[in-house]
Amino acid sequence: MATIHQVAKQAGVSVATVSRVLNGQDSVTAKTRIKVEDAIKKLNYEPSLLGRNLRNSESRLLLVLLPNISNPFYSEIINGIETTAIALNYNILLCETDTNAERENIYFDLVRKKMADGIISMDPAVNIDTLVKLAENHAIIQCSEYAVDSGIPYVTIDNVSAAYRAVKHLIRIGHQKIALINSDEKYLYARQRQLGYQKALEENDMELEDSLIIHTQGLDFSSGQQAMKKILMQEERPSAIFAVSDLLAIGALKEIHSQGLRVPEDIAIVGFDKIAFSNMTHPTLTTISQPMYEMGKTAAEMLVKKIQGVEVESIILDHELVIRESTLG
Amino acid sequence: MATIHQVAKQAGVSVATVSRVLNGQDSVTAKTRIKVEDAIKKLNYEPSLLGRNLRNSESRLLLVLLPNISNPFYSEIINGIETTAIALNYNILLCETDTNAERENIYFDLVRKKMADGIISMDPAVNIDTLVKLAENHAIIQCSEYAVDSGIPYVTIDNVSAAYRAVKHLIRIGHQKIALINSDEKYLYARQRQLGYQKALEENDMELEDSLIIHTQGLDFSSGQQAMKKILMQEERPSAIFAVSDLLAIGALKEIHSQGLRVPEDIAIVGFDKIAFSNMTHPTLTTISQPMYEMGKTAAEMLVKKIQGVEVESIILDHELVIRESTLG
DNA sequence: ATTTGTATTGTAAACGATTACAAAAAATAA
DNA sequence: TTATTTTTTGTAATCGTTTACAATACAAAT
Repeated sequence: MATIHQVAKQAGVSVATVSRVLNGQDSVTAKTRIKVEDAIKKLNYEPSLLGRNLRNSESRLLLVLLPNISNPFYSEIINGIETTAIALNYNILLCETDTNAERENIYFDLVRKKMADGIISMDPAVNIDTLVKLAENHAIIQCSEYAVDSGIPYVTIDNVSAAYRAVKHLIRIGHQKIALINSDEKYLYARQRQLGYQKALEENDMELEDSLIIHTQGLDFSSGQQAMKKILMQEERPSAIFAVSDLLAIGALKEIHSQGLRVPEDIAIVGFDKIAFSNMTHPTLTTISQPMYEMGKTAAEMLVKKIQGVEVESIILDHELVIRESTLG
Repeated sequence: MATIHQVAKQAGVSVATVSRVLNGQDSVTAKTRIKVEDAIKKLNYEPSLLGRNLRNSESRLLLVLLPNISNPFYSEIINGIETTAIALNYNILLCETDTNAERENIYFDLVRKKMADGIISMDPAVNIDTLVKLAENHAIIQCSEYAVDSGIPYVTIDNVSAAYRAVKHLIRIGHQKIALINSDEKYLYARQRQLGYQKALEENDMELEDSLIIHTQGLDFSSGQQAMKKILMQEERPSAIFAVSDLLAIGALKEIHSQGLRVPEDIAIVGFDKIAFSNMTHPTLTTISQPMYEMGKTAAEMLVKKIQGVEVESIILDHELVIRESTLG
């Protein structure tokens, strides 16, 4: 492995000149540039990022914090982050916390120890106090899930109005008894989406029944399935379900089918996120579409700006209601 | 941000001593150790990995190459890799190539430029020549998909016998006309699984019909859906489908339902991979289970060994046939 | 030919850690 | 006490870059 010194020697110039060629500075004569380039080729030289990064005091790595990589909701966001990062000459360090504080701390340490230049946090279960403290000295952006008063910029959608629209849609097509499958209320998005649900009901003079609101532990299929089981054990079953994530909705769908009921004839369902699967279920799932790629892209752009010392403002992106088979007729 | 020099000054010792404390060397007196630890605390010092990594000529980052993060098949493998990596004090750089050579090269550059200490390649579409050349100077392990004669160690399952078992199962429950939804034959696993399919048919004196073998472009739902559409357009339809991935199988399932047919009564289906979603379809999917977590774990362990200069042998792990509703009765 | 100004190149000091080796301090032996 | 050994600490080089500043080369002007 050649170093810049060997290249300099080979080319008969100084290391400074080699560095200049490497960084495309224009103060180098064509003749010397060629000498250097020849030497580089001859020695098969690759500049070490370890040396460069130390000198520049940067890692050009962005840390992306998320609870779980297997939740497809994040896939497209990550795609947006990664594509944008690469375009800006950064790379991303994808970090699954698994809602595990110890793991989270290992990743935070990477930032404290300069191995990452900033953080995009998408983990609803993140330790917000630690995050805020970290934000004093490091660039941080919240994506999708956020803490309002943390002072840390975020990019997200309006969860209240998104949920409102979803439930409104169910009401419009005639449903009078609508259940909510929500996740844990300790998460902001859960509270916000429940607010939207309540708002829609109240606006239409429908009664808010506690028994129609189920809170799940996790965000996976089986949580949705269990929630639906609980709902179906009640004497008078609802005619529609609003689940705060597609994964939960698909689990619910599974349980409905298992009990021999039909969707949407017996029970209609609306999900949230528009993950790829939601179009592969039978019936296909009505859902709220978040601009995931754009969220990722925006978050990455904001973070890089922040790293460069530019102040950034939080951004709220648009969402969309996608009507499909699970709420037909 | 304090440096090791400031800590040394604050503690009234030399940087060497601070470094010794940092690295837990035992040649430091309790008294000085405490002085140093106090200084560290007082200055809120965090050692810079940029400095350390340059000095140690390592990044302690493992590059994980995969075609697409949204394919859930990889989720559990990644989990295995990451958990193992962290235990060994490494972190992972998750890199989606999107089957894009340019992207791939950006990631390879990270290794060439010392920003990653090794590669776990899971990308079937990887440029194998480049990979082999890179393997001359860098630690590389292939996971799941591999090139036999590349000389690069791999960890995988026996795809031929796995496919054989899947098809054998269909034959045993009485199917005489079994279609294969395969991906592109340029991939080794595709050829291997097709081999297993053929072996099972031949062993049971069943005719190999070209029209029953469909090759798809991609590995997503819609590829499976389109493949199934082609199959159902034929005059005499098969009574069972073997798809080389659950995603394809689920797409096929979707199309079968769309045409008003039932699974498994009209057509039975077997998938491959046992992704989480395969248990959420209606009916649930019979599939081949790969030991994904263990594959990831093994690959990470092999890679770290390789980085440390230890020679490693390729490993073939066990698979399992998981019989569920889609091949019942 | 000399001066002046500009364009190009080189020297050497960073960046922040680790570590071989030397030096000092402490412990043991004589 | 002094000599010897062992333990603890310090000095300074090193990892591989970038870049301020100094030095040189070259061109234009006198």
